[in-house]
Amino acid sequence: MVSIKDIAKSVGVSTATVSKALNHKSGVSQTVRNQIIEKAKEMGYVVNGLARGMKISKTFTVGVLVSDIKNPFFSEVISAMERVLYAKKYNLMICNVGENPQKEVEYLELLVSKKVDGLIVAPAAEGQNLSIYRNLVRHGMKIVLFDRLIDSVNCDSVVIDNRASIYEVTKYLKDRGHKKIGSIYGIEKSYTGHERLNGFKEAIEELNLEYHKEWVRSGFFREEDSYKQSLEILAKSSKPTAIIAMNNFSTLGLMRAVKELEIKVPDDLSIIGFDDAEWMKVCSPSITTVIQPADAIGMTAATLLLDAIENENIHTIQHVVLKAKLIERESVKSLI
Amino acid sequence: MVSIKDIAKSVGVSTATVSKALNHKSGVSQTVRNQIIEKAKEMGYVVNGLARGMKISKTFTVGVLVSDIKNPFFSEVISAMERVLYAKKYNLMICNVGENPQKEVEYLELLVSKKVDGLIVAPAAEGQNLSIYRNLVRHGMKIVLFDRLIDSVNCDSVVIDNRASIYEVTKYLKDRGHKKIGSIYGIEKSYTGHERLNGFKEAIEELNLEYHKEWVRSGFFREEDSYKQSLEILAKSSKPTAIIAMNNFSTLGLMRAVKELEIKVPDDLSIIGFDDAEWMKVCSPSITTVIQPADAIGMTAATLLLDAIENENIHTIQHVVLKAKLIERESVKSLI
DNA sequence: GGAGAAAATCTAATCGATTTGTTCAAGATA
DNA sequence: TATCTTGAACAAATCGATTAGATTTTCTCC
Repeated sequence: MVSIKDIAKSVGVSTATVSKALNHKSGVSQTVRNQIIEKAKEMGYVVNGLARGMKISKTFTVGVLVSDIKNPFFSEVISAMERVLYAKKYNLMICNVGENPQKEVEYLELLVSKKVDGLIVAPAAEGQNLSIYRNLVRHGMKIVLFDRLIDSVNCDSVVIDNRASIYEVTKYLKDRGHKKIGSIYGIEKSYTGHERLNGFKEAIEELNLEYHKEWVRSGFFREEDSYKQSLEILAKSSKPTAIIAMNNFSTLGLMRAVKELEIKVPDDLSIIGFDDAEWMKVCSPSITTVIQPADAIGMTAATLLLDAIENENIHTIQHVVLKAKLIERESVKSLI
Repeated sequence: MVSIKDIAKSVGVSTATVSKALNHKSGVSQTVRNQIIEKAKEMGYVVNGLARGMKISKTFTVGVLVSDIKNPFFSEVISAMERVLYAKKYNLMICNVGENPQKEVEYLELLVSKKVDGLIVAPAAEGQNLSIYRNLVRHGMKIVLFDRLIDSVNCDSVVIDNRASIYEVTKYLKDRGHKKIGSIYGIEKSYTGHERLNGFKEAIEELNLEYHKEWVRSGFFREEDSYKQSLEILAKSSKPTAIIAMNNFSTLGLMRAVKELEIKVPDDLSIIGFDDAEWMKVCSPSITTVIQPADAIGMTAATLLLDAIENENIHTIQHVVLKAKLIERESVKSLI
């Protein structure tokens, strides 16, 4: 590979001059500068990012940790981040940790060793790597948490108002005459799972709705589990009139069960989903759902991180809470 | 950050010894080795990947270029790659190039400067960066192409038999009495778009089916365009009895149009999709579709690349062609 | 023409890990 | 005891770029 040294030799100057010329820094005559740039292009020179990164302690790389790239919510968030970071010439290193804390640790270490300039993380469910995050922050690593929070880590974050939005849709159902409401919730120990479930429970209580343990089941944010739990709920003779599914996979599982049991939606059962997926507006009936502003989440997270990286001294930590939005489609029937 | 030097000083040995000890190389007594490892852990040492990468000319990083992470096909492929690469301690750098050749070039350069050990690429549609790929290969870069081919680049590749599979589904429709078949195809200039469309045309011709220009329209592999073109096709008084959509977004667009026009599937129109998405089996009617083995594609591509990287001398270039599979669901009606 | 300022260029240290070639000491052999 | 072997440990070069500080060249102006 051609290096700065080769160019220097070829043009007849020192490497210092070449470096300055190629980085558009002052202290090089116009003539020499042009010669160098010309030669560099001719020889097909590409800077060695390792050497450069080592010297200037900056890699223009950001690590992203999510639990599942296949989840359309995360792909959309990541896609938005990419847009923002690309504009500033940053690269992202994406790590898929599943819900595996051990893998999370390994990837974190890998990213640290790769000297990423910052991290954007949706921490794994159990939150047991808390001390690692705290340690990273203490050592000056720039971190933005999104989707899931860890209270005790002092860094920027972007989440939605999970609790409020589930509360709201529960009320939405009540307002339409639903009194028997069930739900397929997620991973209770995870931030989102916990918050959403709590929003639901609060609503049930405060709005004086019936609470049936059999109607409120965890699908672990997975399609298969949600499908099975949905079957359980819907097999009973005493069924809810509406079910809230608390993420996209839960919604999918619920839909599968409904289809299999040939239950008519919304006539026999009303459904509210969570997250948006393109199919939700295409299928019949289309799904009324709570949409997370995935794009905004990604952009905000990336922007916060860039700010933290590039304005190290004046950056103040922010906790952004975005609003989720209920989109009314065809899967809810008014009983009034 | 703590470096090898700090450990050396702290233990009272040279950096050479520390390096050997931490890398499990011979030439260090058991006693000293243990001391070093102990101390390293205690001081929270993490190797500096930049320095190491620079010295050993290896970064354990693979660049991945796709046109759209949000496309479930690509997320699934990437997810499979991640699984394979993670097992060997490689990281992936994912780049979203859209169908923008300029962005493709920039990202390629970025990845080169980051000294990735190899590239896995679904090249952008137009194939105009051909010479760049050829150049990279000539300079020893390990590349695996997937999804889309560039003939003249001499490197490993993984694709499916696009042409054959579309031919096959067209025949499938004919066998069920369909004579008027339309299609929402993709980007004609792209490899997949081209191959699939040609498979369709061949089938039409060889199987003596009607060919109506108005029934065969490009949706550019995008939902919105596919939706519009579907409306155009279905608005005519002389409609096809079946439509083949040639990727997941096309299928989605077609479905949207069908829903909007309140056309009954499969009674009034049969549909065959392409790619699989979880919703396709959940919606009503569920979609008969051609499934690409996304997981296998990702695993194969990653495996090929690893082989190319790790067995540089004995690796022989392979062109793998995987089979796509028609999954029969509810969206096709037999007219016989 | 020459002093002094300004601009251009160079030298050399540095980032952190790896590795080659050496030195040194302990144990083996005669 | 003298010599040889072997293993442990070290010094220093290296990867490629950046940059502070030294040096040289060019320019300005009296």
